[in-house]
Amino acid sequence: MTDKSVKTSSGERTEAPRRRRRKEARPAEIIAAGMQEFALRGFAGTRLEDVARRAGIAKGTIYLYFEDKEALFMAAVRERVGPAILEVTGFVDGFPGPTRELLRLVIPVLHERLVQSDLHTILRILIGEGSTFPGLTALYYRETVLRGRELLERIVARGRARGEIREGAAADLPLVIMAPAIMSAIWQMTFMHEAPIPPERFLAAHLDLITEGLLVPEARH
Amino acid sequence: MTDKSVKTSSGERTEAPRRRRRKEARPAEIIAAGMQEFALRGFAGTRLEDVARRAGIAKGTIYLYFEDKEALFMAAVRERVGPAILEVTGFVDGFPGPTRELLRLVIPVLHERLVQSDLHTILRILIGEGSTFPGLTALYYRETVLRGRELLERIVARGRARGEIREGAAADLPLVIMAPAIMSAIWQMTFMHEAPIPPERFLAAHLDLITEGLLVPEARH
DNA sequence: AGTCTTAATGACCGATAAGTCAGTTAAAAC
DNA sequence: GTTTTAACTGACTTATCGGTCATTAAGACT
Repeated sequence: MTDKSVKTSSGERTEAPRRRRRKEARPAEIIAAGMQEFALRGFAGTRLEDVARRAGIAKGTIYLYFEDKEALFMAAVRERVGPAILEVTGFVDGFPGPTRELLRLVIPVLHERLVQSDLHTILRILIGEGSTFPGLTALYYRETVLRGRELLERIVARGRARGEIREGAAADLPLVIMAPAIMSAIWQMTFMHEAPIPPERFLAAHLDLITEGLLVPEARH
Repeated sequence: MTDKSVKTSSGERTEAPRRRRRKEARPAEIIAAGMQEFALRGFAGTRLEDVARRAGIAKGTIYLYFEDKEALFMAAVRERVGPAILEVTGFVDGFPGPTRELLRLVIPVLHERLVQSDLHTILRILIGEGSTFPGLTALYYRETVLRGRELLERIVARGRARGEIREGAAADLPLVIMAPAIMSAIWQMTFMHEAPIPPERFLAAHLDLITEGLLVPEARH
């Protein structure tokens, strides 16, 4: 209606149409817009009206590509989990040096992956709203947490074989190596306004604690 | 209506009334019921209908005691934060022995406080839905996190004065001592169905890592 | 027993947001 | 150029749930 009246009144033929068909690009755009809203408001708090506006489309368009709100969220999750850890695994397998250096290289990457990617948004929604999505926790665990776990176990096994890892309850649960990074992520997400602590401080403390706490004395410096 | 008809038709006088006035006990009962629902479903996912049913009252009764849903939640939070850490602080101030022993006594308590009390429910909601409650993050930080922080700083300062704490980035951020406990709490809340890891394993790894990683060598055994 | 106060009830209201779908129109097909 | 297809739109429908309030009735008092 408005488009027609503009055409008939001004006679311009070069005006861009009010809508464009961009079927191939749409899903990714919607997912990206959705991810931003989910990051701000969590799953339940996100309105599809806002996702649509952010993506520059009408709300009904979302349903051309995703069955419902949850399907959009799951699609966004599937797109983002997975690759984050795999690259690091390859690096670890090819690393020739001492465990201490390996940890000092890997831990910063894990921090970055957790704090700066969408992974922390997903983790946040998982923690807060995971019971709403029966399959999501399993997916996230399988694609992200388990891989991280296996990576850490690989590092510890390697270090044990080289005589660089101290035996003890910490080496028996390599997962705990990640604890300061998890804490950092949660701190940034939740408490940084109350008490800003830069991620770099967490990282420095993390490296210090793990290299001192996990390695045999001869392998610490 | 039904109550009346029962009375007039059967003539029984011993039947319990359909409702009881219990004004003094109600707020606590409603809070307890609310806390259970919040634990299961988070804030947004909790329906006051379910809280009321759990408390054995009508939904409208909740509004006799709490202005709205958020007021109920905040009341529940206020009741539960605060005391959790104070007792531990007193214990630390009076402890005469080495820092290693002190850590081995305090850390298990902090785990328990976090994992088994309602604190982890509140933390969970904070992480997932904290932006819904402008004042809640501040309250939780002030009443719980900050106290825990100060406690850890006190332990580290004490240990430094006794020459038992190793200098380094970890000692400069005592907060990070808590990281494995936070991780344990999140694991129990979020991933225990995918991969059960008992809290005791986290605790053992925690103790091992911190005593090895934070203390000077002479103070480790 | 009757009266009064007020705790408690549950049917109802209205705001909200997910989902629907008839209508519009861009772009492909002919 | 015309016709057909389907991407897109946005007003509308519907279900949900927080909050409301007229009514009921418990319990204290006389």
